[in-house]
Amino acid sequence: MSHVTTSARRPRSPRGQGRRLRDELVQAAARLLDESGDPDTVTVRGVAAEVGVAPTALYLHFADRDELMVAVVEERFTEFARTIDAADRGGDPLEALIRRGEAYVGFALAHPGHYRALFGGFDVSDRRPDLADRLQTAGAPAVLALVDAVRRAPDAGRLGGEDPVVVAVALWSMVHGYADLARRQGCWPFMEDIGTVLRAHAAAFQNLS
Amino acid sequence: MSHVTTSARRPRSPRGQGRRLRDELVQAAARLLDESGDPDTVTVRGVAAEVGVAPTALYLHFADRDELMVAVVEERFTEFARTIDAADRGGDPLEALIRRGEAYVGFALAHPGHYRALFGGFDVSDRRPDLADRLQTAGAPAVLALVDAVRRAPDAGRLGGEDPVVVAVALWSMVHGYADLARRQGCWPFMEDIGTVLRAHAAAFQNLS
DNA sequence: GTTGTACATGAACAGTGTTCAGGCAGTAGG
DNA sequence: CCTACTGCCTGAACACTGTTCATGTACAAC
Repeated sequence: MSHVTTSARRPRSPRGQGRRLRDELVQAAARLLDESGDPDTVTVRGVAAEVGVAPTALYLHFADRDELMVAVVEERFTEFARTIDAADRGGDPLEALIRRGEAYVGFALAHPGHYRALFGGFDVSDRRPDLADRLQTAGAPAVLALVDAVRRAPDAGRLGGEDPVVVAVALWSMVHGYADLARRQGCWPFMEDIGTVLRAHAAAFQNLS
Repeated sequence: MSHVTTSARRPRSPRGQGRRLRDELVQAAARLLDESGDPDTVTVRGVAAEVGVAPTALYLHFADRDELMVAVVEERFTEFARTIDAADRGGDPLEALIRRGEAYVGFALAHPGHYRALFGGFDVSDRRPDLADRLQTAGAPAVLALVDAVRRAPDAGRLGGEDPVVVAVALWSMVHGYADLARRQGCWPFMEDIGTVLRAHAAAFQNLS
């Protein structure tokens, strides 16, 4: 696949700089993930070849392929949260929520590989509670930021009973589900763009106040 | 693993009954998919062993592993649609929509393997437009039934602008996203149950009329 | 220098999807 | 009856995957 032109053999790192390889592996994995769009296609041998190192060198810094992927997720989650937050700078709180949703889906469609690694859940939960914990703590800030944005909306209380968490879960489910369904547009041709969908709901909400 | 106890070698089918093996393979694949909950773990060798046949015998009836999975999806989609429709027998249209959503998520959580095969989209779209077409035509009735249920709701027009398709996409995205996020509960502990989420939205909708 | 160890490699194992040549058995034509 | 055909199925093998183990290499300290 993609015939990764086994880049020139990387020069050996000096004594204390072993962690450099770790970073290069994470970056290479993230790059391949972004190119392919499918976490399953980013392979140990592919990542190693991209860095210019033997496949086994990966196991000096990661116990598993899973652990490498979790490292990638931890790194990409910060950029994901930054992208969402950048779309929500003040203004009408309800409109800000919509812009957050558009940015959310925009990220998911622009970087499907990264998004699927973040929220696609490559089933690491079984037998690896440590990795599941790392995934949760990595993603928590992004989720909490959404709950906060909901809480700032004046009509939040009326949008979904009393609990802003319920509203946040509803919106999160909607954008995540939309992003996941829209990924393969060929299958479901009648998907409107997410802005239309969100604005329709927002219109319903605004009629409430 | 599951150590599939290579069942006794299946007796050879008589002359014209070759299609029997095809059906047995689909059923075995569906069974393994339901047990594991992960489409990736249903393997050609595993399915063949479950039926009691050599792995290569599968290629007499399916060009790919993908084609086998599509056959499973086509079969399970009918039961999925039947489950959803069974939850929507008359009554208040809005409450019927909520019951459809609960049944949707119920199916997804009760049979995660089947659900993921149906809507998880095991990335068959590239290079195989024929399989993508079969997936779309298999799933279309279920989607159209949802659009119809939305259209029957008296306030549908006000729920999402004028287009019931927009409302359907919003609800579909929400239940699909919820089902996908709730699958790994360990990661996101604060997911309310889908009934609460849907009813919160329904309350907002009912306030409109 | 010698030695120790951090950094890295090559060969190999079990698993995956898939291909290909071959064989077995029952049925149709002579 | 008997030959030959063909539908049903198998075994060995290839390329790929994640992972382990024994090996090696080169730098840094003593």
